Order: sequence, then structure tokens, then C-alpha cells
Amino acid sequence: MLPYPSGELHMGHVRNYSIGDAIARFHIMNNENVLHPIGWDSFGLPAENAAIKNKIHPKLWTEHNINKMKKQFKSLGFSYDWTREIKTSDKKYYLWTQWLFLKMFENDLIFRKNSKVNWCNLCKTVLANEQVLNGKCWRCNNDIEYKNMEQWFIKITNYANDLLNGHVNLINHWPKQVLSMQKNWIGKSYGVEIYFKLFNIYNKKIVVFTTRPETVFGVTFIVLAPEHKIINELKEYITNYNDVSNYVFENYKKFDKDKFLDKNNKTGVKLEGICAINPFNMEKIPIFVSNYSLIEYGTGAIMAVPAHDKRDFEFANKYNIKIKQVIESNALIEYPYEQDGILINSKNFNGINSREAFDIIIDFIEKNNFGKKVTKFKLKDWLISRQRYWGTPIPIIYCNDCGIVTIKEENLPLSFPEKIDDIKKFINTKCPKCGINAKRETDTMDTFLDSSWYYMRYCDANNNKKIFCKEKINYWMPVDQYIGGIEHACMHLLYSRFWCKVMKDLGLIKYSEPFTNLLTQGMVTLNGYAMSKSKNNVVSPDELIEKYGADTVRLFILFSAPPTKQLNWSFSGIQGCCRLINRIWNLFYIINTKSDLSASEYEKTKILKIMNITIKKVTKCIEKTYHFNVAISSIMELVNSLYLYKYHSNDNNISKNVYETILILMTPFTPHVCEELWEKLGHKKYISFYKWPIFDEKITIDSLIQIPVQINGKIRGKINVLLNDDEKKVKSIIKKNKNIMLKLNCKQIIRFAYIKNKIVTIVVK
RNA sequence: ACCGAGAUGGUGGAAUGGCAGACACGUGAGACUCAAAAUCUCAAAUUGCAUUGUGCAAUGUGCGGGUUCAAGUCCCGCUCUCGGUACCA
Repeated sequence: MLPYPSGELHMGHVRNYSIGDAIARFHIMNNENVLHPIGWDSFGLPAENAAIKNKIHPKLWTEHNINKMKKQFKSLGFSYDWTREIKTSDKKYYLWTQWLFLKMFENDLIFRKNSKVNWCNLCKTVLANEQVLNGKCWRCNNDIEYKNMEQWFIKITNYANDLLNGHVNLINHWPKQVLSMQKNWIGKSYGVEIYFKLFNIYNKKIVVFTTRPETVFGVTFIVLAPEHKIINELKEYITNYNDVSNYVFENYKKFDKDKFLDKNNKTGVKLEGICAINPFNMEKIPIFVSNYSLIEYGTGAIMAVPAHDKRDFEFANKYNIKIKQVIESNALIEYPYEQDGILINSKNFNGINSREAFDIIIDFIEKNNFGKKVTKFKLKDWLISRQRYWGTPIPIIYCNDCGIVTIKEENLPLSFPEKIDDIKKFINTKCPKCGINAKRETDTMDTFLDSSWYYMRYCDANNNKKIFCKEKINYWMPVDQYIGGIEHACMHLLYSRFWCKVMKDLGLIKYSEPFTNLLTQGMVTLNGYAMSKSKNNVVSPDELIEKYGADTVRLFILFSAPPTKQLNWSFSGIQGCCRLINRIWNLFYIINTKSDLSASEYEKTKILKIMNITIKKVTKCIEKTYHFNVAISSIMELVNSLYLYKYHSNDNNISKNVYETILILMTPFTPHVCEELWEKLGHKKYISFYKWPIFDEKITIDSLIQIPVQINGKIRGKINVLLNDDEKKVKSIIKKNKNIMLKLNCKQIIRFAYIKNKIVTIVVK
């Protein structure tokens, strides 16, 4: 994921990009063609705030930060292809964001509507639903307010089903948690809309949505959301209309924050003078308006079945409404019974299991025109307008005669004036269609639009004529390995998937999922908190690099924990990594460049064995499991074995071959030191492009092995056997072993097995 | 409440159903040193028994069951922690 140019790298960045660099370098050394890009998500609010504070243009502030962070990236030695660097605030880039906006507009995926929207009073802009976390702004943590405004939206809901179904392709390649978060957010539910006619009122009906149609015989009241428009339409029939409209008004005045607090305080008013009719049994059903029916979900009207729904039960108790049981249960009606069971009090449907009844009743509803089967989503359309300056301008003109008119493609990019004085000139323009005076849209796009497609641009970053050329996109895309924080599960990662599907439908690309493999790295914390200026617990990578060197910092951040886990920063742990690098460095002075190991054959094969095991482990850990911590620890074991060999044999000659293998294996983690030592060894070419070693499976296996002997599941001794020994041979070795025979206590062996997994099992009665 | 993920020494963490605690930090001891730092080497789960001493036995991966010759790992039932969603009908 590309970074926002805040001006300072933090340890989270170091972790994210160290993982990426290790993977990229590994694949380069495996002779693959690797595109390892970097760019900047450089539009956004902090630049604007800083601009106001320092009285400079946000562009200058942003450029300054990018240069600073670029320097930091380079000091860490990440293997980026800087010729493909992109900035989303660059005209050359946002021209294509605007172009995509126009394409989506042409295809009816962008529209304007007046609605209640999330407003952050600190950021002075509206926000998308995904960007409101626990009622607070995702960026500044300020409480969200609600406003009625006309704004631009993208129809992400058109793709709700595709976004959900696309998960099957990601199931083994994306973290479960991300998929589950997206699934919850999309919130698909199967159900049915049922029409409730009104008693003696023939031209109106109430449409309810339910996921439990099998309980329809248990309906004892209907609940309308306060905002439901039928309340006003039935004004003349409702005898207590004053009370009802007072209730509606009181409720309307409340912010959603207060409504949230009202959760356990369901209130409501009965609509006197009217009632609905249950189409299944013609029973008259009272109608209520209540705060617990939500206008934004379903139809804003529900059929209440208090016997089998907690919330309906609560409301029924409070307002003394009848409770009718329709699913058999042993429990008394002190609590609603919400599980499956056998239907009762349901006429022809009695005796059917509620799970089967679900389909049977839906069929019945559709056949008799009582309603229709529907699927609902929680996902809402994506609000993309932002009342900000430092963002991609929305290429739209409002004309009194023609209405909403798009800017012509050839006039892109559309940029805001840099000086305030030129604003009026910018706003007042001519309509591209009819030529009369018109006004420009002054809002910008949500920056998440910029970052929804940026990775594609890397494939053809410097194309001045097209968004990208198809051959290049087809060659590189989709992204093989994407790495970033989990906090983007329902924002960037959802938006990008959506955008990708749209672009596929527009014929721009061929694939429908943008990121084949996703790795979500854990946070880097200090003393249990995420590093932040307010907590005063920020560790600056610059100081660490200064003190220990970039390699040590990279190594430590990968060694301390597996990449998906939260990592609590510790200054003592970094010493260990520093030590490893020193130990490797010091080995350089005792390698024997001329002859091979002068040690005994046994020592020689022992070290070769460890080396082959290490190559095997490191390869697997980088390529498959991403357990860099395990990879590094196995390299430590190899280094340790050389030190032990040296210590015990008093031999100061270490094999050059083994030493070079250590350097190669370390290169994805600590490229600087490895390059240096590689050169000192006399190599002319970079180690970074040297071939990754291949291990010999045969050498990793010992022919003489010591194996444990289990008697009834307990380890009772150990014997030495040859790898190829058969059962008979092993048996005789055991019989010769006095210790084991003593522990057997009983000579009668019932079952004897020499199991391949390097363990001997004896079962005694 | 629902949906995910997880729980292993003083700490970070290893373990295709097969010797739990690799590797590292920290700790202790030794070597080197006039001394210290650095470096190198060695040690350590718990309890009980035995012993001059190398030992022996039992227990041990959040809790309780189960499958298996064998469970940190698989199955069933809990507890707790973290993350997400939440009056979503």
C-alpha cells in the first residue's frame, strides 16, 4: 500500500516495506521479473491544514514531505523501481482519476442525491460511511454530525453481490479476518417483503421486510420507522395524529449519537383509528411508530413477532401487546424463543420445521401475491464529495439550462487555481454544451478514489497518452503480493475491489480481483499502545538507523514476531540482531578461501547438513509462510554451528561455500552488509542478483539417527538405528537394550510398529 | 448478541498428529582482562524422590471431556483476551 506523505516514516512503515522488500528481493534472486513500485497518496487534509498554519501552498508542503520520506526509504535500502514513482496529486496522475470519473458517470455509476450525510466539523467535510468508525471521523476522531446535503455518490451497491461472491477467489489468499469484515460490512440477508393491507383503506399498504417469514402467524403488531412516509399519507385516518406527529418530530430532532444511547429505551406511539391485516389469517394488527424501526434498513417497516424476537418482545411487554407463540419450545415465554423448531398455531403449516417452512412460506407468499422474495444489503452507496481544496477536482459544470454537464475529455486535467484571487474566474464558466454562463463544481473527490486504482498505473507510469497500455497491464496485473494494515479492510481494500470490477466491466482490464495475495501486517506498538505523537511513544527510524544501521533495523522488525502479529517494540531485542550481523562480519576473517574444510569428515557433513536444512527452511519461510522470524532464526543456527565448530575443533578455517550461502540467504533482510562482504570476498557483481541457492534433500537427512522409543505413549528410551533398518532389525536392537527391556516390565509385546515419522512405538497390554 | 482471530517459560516466539519450549532477549556461571565493556563457552519448565556425582519418577502448551499407540496440534463443551459489526427485523 502506498504511503501518505506525512513527512516522517514510522516503525509501521518500516515493517510494511521491509516485508515487501524481503519478498521482492527473494523473487529477484530467483530470476523472476519483479515489479516493486512505490508512490505517494499525496492528496489529503493534513497538507491543507499545514498550508493554512504555515501560509504555504499544500503542494509545497507535500513535496517537501515526499523528499524527506524518499530519503528515509533510500537509507533503508528498499529495492524500489523509482522510475515508476507516482504521486496521486500530480496532474499527470489525477487526469486519469478524472477520466475514470467521467467513464463511470457515462455508465450511470455516479449520481447526485440529497440525503442525510456524515459531517465532520473539524475536517469541515462530509465522509463516507466506511470512514465513520464508532460514530467518529476516521482521520481526526471527532464526533460525526449529520446534515442534509446534496452530494455525489458512486453506486457501489450495484456491485454488492459481486464484491461478496468475489471472496471465493480470495479465500486461501487473503486473511480470513479481512474477508469476514467485508462480509459483515456488505451485510447480505435473504428474506421477503410482505404486503400488509390496511383495514378499510384500499389504496394503501404497508410493506415489511423480514428474514423470518415462517413466523408470520405470530405477528401481533407492525412497527413503522418515525421517518416512514406512509404516516403522513395516512394523516386523515389516524385519529391521534397530533400525538404521532409530535413523537415523529421529537425523534427527528435527535442526532444519531443520542439515538444510539436510546438503544435500550424503545419508545413508540400506537396509530389509533387504523390497523393492518395479516394476509395469512386475516387478523387485525395494530400499527405503531417507534424508534427501534430504522428507516435506512429494509423497508422501514417491520412485522413484529414478540414470541420469537427479543426486540419485539421487549416492546410488546412495555406496551402490553399480545404475544403469540408459533414455534414450539420447552422454554416458558419469559424470554423470546429465537431458535428453530416445529411450527404451531400456524394453520396449514403446523408441524413443519421452521427451517423448511422458510422456503415453503416464501413460495406461498409469491404464489398468492402476498409479497416477494428479496435480498437486502447493509452496504450503502459511496459518498465521494469532499468540501476540500487539496484533492482531485470533480470535472462537472452546472448549467441552468442543461443541468449537470461533464467536462470534455480533451480538457482534462481540470485543476484548481493556485491563487485565491483566481477562484471567481474558475467558478464562473461557460456551459460546454450550450455556451451560456454556468458554474463549476468546487468539491473534490474522496482521496480513496485516487488510491483505488493507483497500482495499475505503476505498470505504465509514464504514459502521457493513455491511462495505461493494455499489454503492460495484462503482463503485470493483478498484484501478486499486496501488503498493508488491516484497518483498510472495509475502506481501501473494498473500494479497490469495487473499482477493479467496474474497470473490468468498462473493458479496461481483464481481471476482476486486484490483489491476488494479501498480507496484513500487525501494528508496531510501544508499551502496548500504537506509536503516536499524543502518546509520546514514537520511535524514530532515523535514530535507530544512525545507531545500529539500516540492516539491523530491518532485521529486527522481521525477526521479532511473525508479520501478521502485533509487535511490541523493545530496545533490548534489537541487540540480538545487531549481534548476528557482527558475528557474520567476524566470520569473514576466518574463512578459508583456498581449501575446503580441513576438519574431520564428520564435522564437515554435519555443517553441510545444517546448511542444506537452512536453505530449505529459509526458502519456504520467505516464499510460502512469510515467517521471516523463523527464517532468520534458522540462519542464526547455521552461524552458531560455525562458531561451535571453530571453538571445539580449534580450526580457524571456515568453508567459503558455507559462508557465501549465509550471505546469500541474508541478502533479502540485510542487503547492505551482504553486498559489502560479497565485494570483500572478491566478487565483481552484486549479490542482490546472485542466484538463490538450491538445497539437496539427501544431505538434509542423516543415515544414522537417534530415535526415541515410546511405550504406551511415553518416551522410555532412545536407540541408534540406521535410516534403512527394517522392523526386524529395530526390534533386535531394542531387545539388546537393557534399559528399555527393563522398562517394558512385561515381555509380551502385543503390537510393535516402526513408524516412519522417526519414532519407535511399542504397545504393551 | 453475532462474526472472525487467538491463549505455549521472566519476555518475543518455534514445533507436516511423533523427543514441547527451536532461535533470540533477559538472567546466572565460566574463559579472556590489572579491571570493566565487548567477545567466546556453558546452564535453566515445575514438583517429588535419591545422591559425593552423572540420576529416577510424575506433572506440564487457558479450563473440562473425547478420539488415538501418541494431542500444543484433531473432535465436543466452556473461560478469558483482541479485532470487527450491531435495535440490520
